[in-house]
Amino acid sequence: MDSAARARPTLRDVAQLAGVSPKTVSRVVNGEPGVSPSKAGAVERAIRQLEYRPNITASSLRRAGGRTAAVAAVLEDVSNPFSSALYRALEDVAHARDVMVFAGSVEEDPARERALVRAFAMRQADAMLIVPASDNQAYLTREVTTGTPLVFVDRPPVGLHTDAVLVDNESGAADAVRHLAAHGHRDIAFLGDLHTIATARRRFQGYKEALSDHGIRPDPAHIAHDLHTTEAAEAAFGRLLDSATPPTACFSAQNLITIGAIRALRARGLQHRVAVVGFDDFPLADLLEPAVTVVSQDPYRMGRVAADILFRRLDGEDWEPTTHLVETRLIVRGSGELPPPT
Amino acid sequence: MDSAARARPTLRDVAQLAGVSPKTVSRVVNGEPGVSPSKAGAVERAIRQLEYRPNITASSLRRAGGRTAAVAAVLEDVSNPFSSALYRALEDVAHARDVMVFAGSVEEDPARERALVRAFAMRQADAMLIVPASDNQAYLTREVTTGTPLVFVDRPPVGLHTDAVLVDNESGAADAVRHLAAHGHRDIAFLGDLHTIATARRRFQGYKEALSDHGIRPDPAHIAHDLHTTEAAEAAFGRLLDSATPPTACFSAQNLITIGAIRALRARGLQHRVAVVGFDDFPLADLLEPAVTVVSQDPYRMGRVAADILFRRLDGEDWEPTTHLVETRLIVRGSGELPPPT
DNA sequence: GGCAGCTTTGACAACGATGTCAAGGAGTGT
DNA sequence: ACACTCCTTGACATCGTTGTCAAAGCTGCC
Repeated sequence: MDSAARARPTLRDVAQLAGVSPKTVSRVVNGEPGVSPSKAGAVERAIRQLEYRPNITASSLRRAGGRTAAVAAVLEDVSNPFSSALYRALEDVAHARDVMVFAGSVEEDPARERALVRAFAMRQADAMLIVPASDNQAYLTREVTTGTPLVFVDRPPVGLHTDAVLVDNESGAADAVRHLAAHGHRDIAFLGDLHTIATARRRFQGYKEALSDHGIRPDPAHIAHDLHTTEAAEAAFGRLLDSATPPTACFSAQNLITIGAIRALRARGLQHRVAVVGFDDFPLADLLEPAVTVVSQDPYRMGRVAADILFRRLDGEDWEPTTHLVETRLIVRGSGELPPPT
Repeated sequence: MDSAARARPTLRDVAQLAGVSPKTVSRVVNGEPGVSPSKAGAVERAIRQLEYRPNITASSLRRAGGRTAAVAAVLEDVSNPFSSALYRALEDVAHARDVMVFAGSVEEDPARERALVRAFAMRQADAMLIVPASDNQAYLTREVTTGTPLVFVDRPPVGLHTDAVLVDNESGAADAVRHLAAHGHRDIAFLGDLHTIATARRRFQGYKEALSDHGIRPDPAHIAHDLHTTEAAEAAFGRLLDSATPPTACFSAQNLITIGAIRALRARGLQHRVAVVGFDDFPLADLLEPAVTVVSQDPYRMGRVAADILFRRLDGEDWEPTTHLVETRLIVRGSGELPPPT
């Protein structure tokens, strides 16, 4: 074991080597004025010689406000494209200000949401971007009153008054379903995510609304909720397709679900017969055959908007917490325009 | 402005409310023995009442070794599937130990690699997982000597002796190209990533090696390097396809490049005529038509292996730094088995 | 009652850095 | 030579927490 390694040099070590006081080193490191060129030079040499790196966690302890120059992202699953686009957007904005980003995956587990938030708070994250999974965020009241900026993304906070960046799920879903209806479909299946997720419920609302606009009564046999993985969606939609009265079209309310639906169609050779519109775009949707028509929500843009809010709050701007809606957009590619069988 | 908010409660506040000394609170918080039940009860009540959360950065300052219970990931691009699978694997292992993860995207920029490493070091990350972009990591010598575990993933460190988790790029690439040759192709194009990337060079080596095994001389006109985006790959492969003597097959050495190649084929209606094998799997590769044959590298597994190494080192285990090779696997799906035109 | 031996408790310094403030020196104007 | 300013510089306390150590309190036993 040579892990009895020598310790990282501290500001004191630099001071000693340069023959000045610690405070003078601090001044040089932080670019404060009022250090003679000769001492500044000596300090800089010592810093280079020792490869000194300031300890930010220590300095943030003392600094006003205790800023740590790190923000946190509480995401659904770092490895899914929606979350990672959010992350990337936050990182891009943070990077421009030399701020680091912590992240963690919640996976629809309310307990994990709280654990992550707690862990980030204990690490003095300056701000948090949160995609919540629990049904109540009142436990974050303390963060709000201590002035830690919070921005909720994709799903609104409950029991808390903060900024949020959302998508109009209801109208986006309704657009999708109206599009199918406009192409002559009346038997439109609904494949939805966990009903514990607020956005999933809103999308279902939009679905019902659009059907009712077209005077269609939803068929309970063609509605499947609580699909949270591609596999679950594939199995569920497969059952609908194999039933005596299969739907002629399908609105799938989330991208993994859409992929599951497409797999079910492929497995039956029905991909050119049954129309599909998905909520949420996904990579390569345009390369499938037929290419997949989707309602897109641009997670990168949502992340940018959220990150901007976050940093404006960190800069001290203040305003009444607001909900920002990011537009959805129907992207017509083929799968949503297949006509019903005559 | 109500951001003159009251400050987060500290251990002192808890002590005062509970009528004990700070040290006693510290003992309760850390589950140290030797606190009378009555005082412990009072402290716990005070903690709940104030919603006290310990400040980890402060405690790690004092604690032996200065562990911060946070590790860092220096990735290529958080939002690409390869990186985010690595991230997710690290997060899964870290989560089990209540360790948080910082991450940042390097984007093949050596300066950014150094900036990120520096930033993470300044934040006292306990360990780092690194996908390097620069051609020399000697600047990390200090971290190694101070005992910060480092694990390199996907690309080996240069100028540094540390653990690494790599893929046998050369043999993986050779497998891909041999597969094409075995299906009768002799005109096999190579589409490669930035030649500054070590893995890209190795894959090119594998390509040449496999060709020479089959007695084929590489045709310089059918080799394109330095493609780093889907768009660049699409344009470059398009030019090859439009030339007087187009290749009959293509080995694309990275997943974004593969997608670019497929787009180029699609745009020309050649996707069922020209064979493609890609390095690195990607989501939906099996749903395209033809489905895409790839050499897969399982980034999640690589991340797991790297994370295990990282935490075993953090636990104090010691061994001579080792390079772990994770197997590649040829996944036959269709695009790689198209025969050359007769 | 007195003393050893245990447990419980808190005073104090320290981690690495910075805010505050006053001391010391150089320069200016009279 | 003096009073005054301005610029450098470092001593010291402090951020929130924990390691060290000794004091205080209790028990049991002679």
